[in-house]
Amino acid sequence: MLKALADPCRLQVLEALSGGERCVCDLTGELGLAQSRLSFHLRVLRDAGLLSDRHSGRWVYYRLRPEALQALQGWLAALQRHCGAPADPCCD
Amino acid sequence: MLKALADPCRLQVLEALSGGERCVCDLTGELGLAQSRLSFHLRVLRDAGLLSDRHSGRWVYYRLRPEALQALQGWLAALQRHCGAPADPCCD
DNA sequence: CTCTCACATCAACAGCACTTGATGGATCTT
DNA sequence: AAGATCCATCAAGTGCTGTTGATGTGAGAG
Repeated sequence: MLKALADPCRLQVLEALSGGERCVCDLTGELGLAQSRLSFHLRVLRDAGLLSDRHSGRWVYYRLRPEALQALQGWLAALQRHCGAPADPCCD
Repeated sequence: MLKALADPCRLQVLEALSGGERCVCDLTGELGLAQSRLSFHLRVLRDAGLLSDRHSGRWVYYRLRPEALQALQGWLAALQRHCGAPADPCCD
């Protein structure tokens, strides 16, 4: 999932979807990406659980999955919880 | 910064540091990584702003930077804020 | 049925990130 | 001063990831 986030192209997609659900042809136009390329990145994001898709006729709509984002937030919060503890003096 | 997070080896380092500050030789032992390899990943994490270091004698101590983690949390929260909006019907 | 459009997938190529082993710099010990 | 330890950096090799252009699939229009 973090690997899926680690790409500027995919970040653009997430930002675009942060405003709500969008169809692929819409994203293609807005982001100026080749169709094949966008499709590849959408798949990576979906496989990572960050996006869900909905088929309607011959169009496909994608949207963010808040559960995934919340899971990440929870993980980040846990990391911070005790990170201020001092180091045990090592190697003595 | 997200690129820095997208590596299993570096995640191990973050988890290890989530309990508090640690010195490099300590981490080397705990994670079972080659010294060169660990040093490389620590540098990536530090350059990304996720870690800060402190030199003491010939030892170096690393710790998490909560500001960086909080910034990420804020970004995730912003993404979720309006992501439930319905799609404009496109292409008609 | 046939054609077109929206999207997914494939194969080949290119580039970058990671690993490894060796070397360098700094500090401490004796 | 010499040796040892801790850590950073370098150069070379390797594998994974993203890009591109072509092809496949499924739905709608005529």
